[in-house]
Amino acid sequence: MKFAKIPSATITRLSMYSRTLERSLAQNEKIISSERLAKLCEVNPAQIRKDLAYFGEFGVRGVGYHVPELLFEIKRILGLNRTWDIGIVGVGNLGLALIANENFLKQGYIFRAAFDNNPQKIDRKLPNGLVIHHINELRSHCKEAGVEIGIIATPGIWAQEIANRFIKADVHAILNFAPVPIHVPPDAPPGFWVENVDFTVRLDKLAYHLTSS
Amino acid sequence: MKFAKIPSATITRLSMYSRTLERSLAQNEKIISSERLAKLCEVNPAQIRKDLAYFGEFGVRGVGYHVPELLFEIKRILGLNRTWDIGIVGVGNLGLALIANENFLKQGYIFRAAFDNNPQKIDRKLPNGLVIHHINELRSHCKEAGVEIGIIATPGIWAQEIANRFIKADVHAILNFAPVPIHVPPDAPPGFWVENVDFTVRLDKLAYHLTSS
DNA sequence: TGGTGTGAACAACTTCACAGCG
DNA sequence: CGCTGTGAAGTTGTTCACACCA
Repeated sequence: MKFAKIPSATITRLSMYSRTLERSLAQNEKIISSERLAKLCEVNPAQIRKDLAYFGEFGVRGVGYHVPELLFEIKRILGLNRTWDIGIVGVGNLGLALIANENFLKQGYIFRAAFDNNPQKIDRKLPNGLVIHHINELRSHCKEAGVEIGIIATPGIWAQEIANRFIKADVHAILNFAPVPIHVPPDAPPGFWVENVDFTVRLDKLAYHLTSS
Repeated sequence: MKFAKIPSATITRLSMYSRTLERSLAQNEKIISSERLAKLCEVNPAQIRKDLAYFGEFGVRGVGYHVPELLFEIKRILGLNRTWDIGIVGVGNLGLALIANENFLKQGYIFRAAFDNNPQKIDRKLPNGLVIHHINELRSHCKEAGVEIGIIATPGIWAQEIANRFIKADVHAILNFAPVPIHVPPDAPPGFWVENVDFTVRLDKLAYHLTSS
């Protein structure tokens, strides 16, 4: 396929395909059709073929897709054929849960630095061996640890300030769990990216559907 | 405005507007224009006006929107002018973090029941006073506590089974944090709704953008 | 034969531009 | 006058339908 702008939703789906293919692989499925994968992911089969077509031709006509090969290609497309170094700010309940989340590690996301502003927590050692540092030392420790993706798990008030500090520390991507959207400052480097994860939005959607049906 | 199908994205944004308006209110802003609210939420002003137009006319031409009034209306639309009773399965790191999350409580989401399958955890009391029950007792305790929304914070393997049990317990909405999408079974009641929250997808998006830029 | 790859039709959502009104 | 409310235009994303090929 020719060059085209890739829909953001396509990337989201590729990530889902990858997770689903890992399960298929674990069950020793060798070949999968777009129809079967579509059913597992609850999307339209044509959608899957189109999503993949943005990046190449990975299937065999009349047969389907070779599972290990397709998984490999999708992970390569997403940049998951390597590990990623993560730094996190806010070692409260949520922060601890994220650090302990083994799915992240399985996908190659490795926590390399943790920060908080609570003096009681500074210098404490986490189960994974990481030592909590004060946010004032974010820049130096992030640079030293080669942090590439920053996670914000602080109260909303701090989120933007932490984001600015991550930017100064050469961190080019942020996953924000605070319930306040991060604004990308004008001086952010090109290619800087933020994903805002707001649980409350999802609960609100459920409340809406329960209310209006 | 006439009857029209309301985009799912509109509901997502209404939830964001609500959060933003709460902050404006806390800062004693009385009036807000679609332009200003748009800037705070990083959306197009016309988008805001259109989103609101699905539900009525809440502004004053030449002036803007009265903040407390608009907030009230949006919360009413979303069904947040009341409290919602929540049940959660999986009291691990993530589950505990969700239960302790004060944003939920602030929005009117109240945890009424907690379940796990780890015998060590059964009958233990949580900081908020809730006692952890075995998932075999999900149905009776959910009914007794009037649980309306179920949260799944278990490993992926259990997610679908738990969802099925929630359905049997008359729970009509599920927020699923397991990295496996919940399939809505054919025998689910009409109006049943699922939201799948998958952190890994969001990290994968960041990895993709860092890789291809 | 059967499932992929893809142009074309379709559907959904967003933005524009301006009428309408306080 | 200024900002909302909204039809129309524009843009983006999804699904169809079938050519193509192992």
